[in-house]
Amino acid sequence: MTSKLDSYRIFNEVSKHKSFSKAAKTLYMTQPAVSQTIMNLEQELGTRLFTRTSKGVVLTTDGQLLYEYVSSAVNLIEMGEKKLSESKNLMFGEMKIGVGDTISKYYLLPYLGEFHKDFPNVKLNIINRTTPELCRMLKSGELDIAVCNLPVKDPALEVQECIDIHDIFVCGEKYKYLTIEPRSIEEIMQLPVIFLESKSNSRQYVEKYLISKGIKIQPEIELGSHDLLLEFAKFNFGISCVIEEFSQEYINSGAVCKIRLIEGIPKRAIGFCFLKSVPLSAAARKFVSITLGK
Amino acid sequence: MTSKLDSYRIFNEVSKHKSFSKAAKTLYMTQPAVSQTIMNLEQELGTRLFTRTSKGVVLTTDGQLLYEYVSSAVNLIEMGEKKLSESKNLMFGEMKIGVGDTISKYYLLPYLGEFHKDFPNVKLNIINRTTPELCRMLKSGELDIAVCNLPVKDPALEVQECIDIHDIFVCGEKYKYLTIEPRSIEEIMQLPVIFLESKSNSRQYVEKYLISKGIKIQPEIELGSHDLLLEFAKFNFGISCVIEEFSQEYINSGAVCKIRLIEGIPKRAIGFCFLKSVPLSAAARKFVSITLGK
DNA sequence: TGGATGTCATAACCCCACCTTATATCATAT
DNA sequence: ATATGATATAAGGTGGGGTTATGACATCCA
Repeated sequence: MTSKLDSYRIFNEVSKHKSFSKAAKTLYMTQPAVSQTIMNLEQELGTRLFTRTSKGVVLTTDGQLLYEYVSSAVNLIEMGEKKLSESKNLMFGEMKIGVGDTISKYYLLPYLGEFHKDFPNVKLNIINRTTPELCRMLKSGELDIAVCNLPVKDPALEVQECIDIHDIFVCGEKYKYLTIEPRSIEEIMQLPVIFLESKSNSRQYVEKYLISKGIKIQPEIELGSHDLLLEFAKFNFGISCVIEEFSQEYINSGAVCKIRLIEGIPKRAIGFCFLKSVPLSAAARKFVSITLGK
Repeated sequence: MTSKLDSYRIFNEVSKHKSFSKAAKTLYMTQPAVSQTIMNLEQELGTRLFTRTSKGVVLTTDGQLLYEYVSSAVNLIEMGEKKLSESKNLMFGEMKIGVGDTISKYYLLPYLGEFHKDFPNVKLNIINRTTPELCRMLKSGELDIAVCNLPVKDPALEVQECIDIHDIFVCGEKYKYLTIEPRSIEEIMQLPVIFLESKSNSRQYVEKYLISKGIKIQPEIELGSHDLLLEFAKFNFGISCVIEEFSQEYINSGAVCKIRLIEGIPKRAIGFCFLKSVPLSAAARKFVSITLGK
């Protein structure tokens, strides 16, 4: 590319108006400036672009050739700027949101639904990864925002807690006797226990806590989703370690029962994470406000 | 359009290389300049376009949106410049050539053929108009070059004579006796004469000359093309006023005979005309040199 | 662990490209 | 003739966009 792109904007305007002075007006500059710019452009390209007449200018053959390309290019840029501003008004665009856990999806889903209802033209791109992976993706710009299991200690990331979650044990009818009075975790561990698969974040959190207490777990069963934990507990396969907040339906209906602990597993939280250095995109900002606003 | 187009060229390069410093190299500028330009652009557009990382930059969601448009636009401009330079090498392009007379076509045709053979990718656009109309079109930039009946006295136009032409009278077998010795025009005018239709340039030229000599013509027949003039003379419909240079075939084969005049009609010329102020396009220059070069 | 190397950001400065004003010139219309 | 409106030209000032120099980090590798 040989010339200043700016001169093409001027070239485009002159071509549209077939006049230096008219183009100058719409460009908020003076006619001599336009005149010079075009002369420079002609010199750089080594060809005459306009034929000057007493009532304006006319594109030469070369000028016409160039104009076909330039007008499209300028239109494209204008289109891009328009789309960008539309995206700022959430009339358009995309949001890449990372989600820490399959579990988080159960929590997030209604908010995502609401967001999508309000801004149907913003495409949602939901990516499921582990928390450290999400942090990496945030920092590398692959995500607009992430919903992670806290704590996240990365200094480059801003964290906005949005909900506390509690790891609890639940059981079905068969083990209901456990719920009469608080139990110790050691006691529970003697029984058949059901955990998420070991690579999951929640499993690791609980496991780490228990190890710090000197307790090693030997799950009877390992499952891949939070839903299954509840189902298996309900049908008395054992004691499931679940997140209280995501199990309300099962607990309220009596399908499973929460086992009170003498010393509960410390609560943790999930929250929004995003880069400190980058302002949130309009879409992400709106989504956060929708989620936290209720 | 809110921003300087130039910054989009830089934006494009940065996006391609995912790096300020690499883009700076290919743009032959320094990294801080790129850095500033992008920052200005981000500020003007009111959105972050890149996420900075320790090993370069990554487009944000907004940046990606914009890049789709900008990259196409920049490519279009580059394409346009390429086409333009190709057109300078006559590998591509278009030439709008005005031709003064249907007759001129017979003279020009072989040269046009040769030009087209040498530069098949240059589209030829041939426009037939009267000489004054061609001059107007030249001055208004609608033509690259014109082949006109001379003289053309317009001060804005450059004229390049290319061939003299002579208006002569020819006849067929029946009137062959006229060719034995030179005749006066008055004598010829007593016989049935055949001219081009009165709106044609050639007809007007001859008619004006004859009127200046006090001779008024009353054509027996008026025809629309030079070819027909020859055919009608050949079959003895009368004496045709034709251009000697375009009638060589008929004369050489004896199909028609030239009538020598005591005082011939002054020669006139045809020539290339083009705007003094505008350098000839590469194609037109080449075509002129092909035509005159032989 | 501690350079070495790479990234981008920041600050200060500087210069020329570009724009402005003023004027000329020409063509056309009134 | 005069007025109007087009582009061209000349001269001059200024600010934007570049430069250099430096800083702050991250990553890599020995």
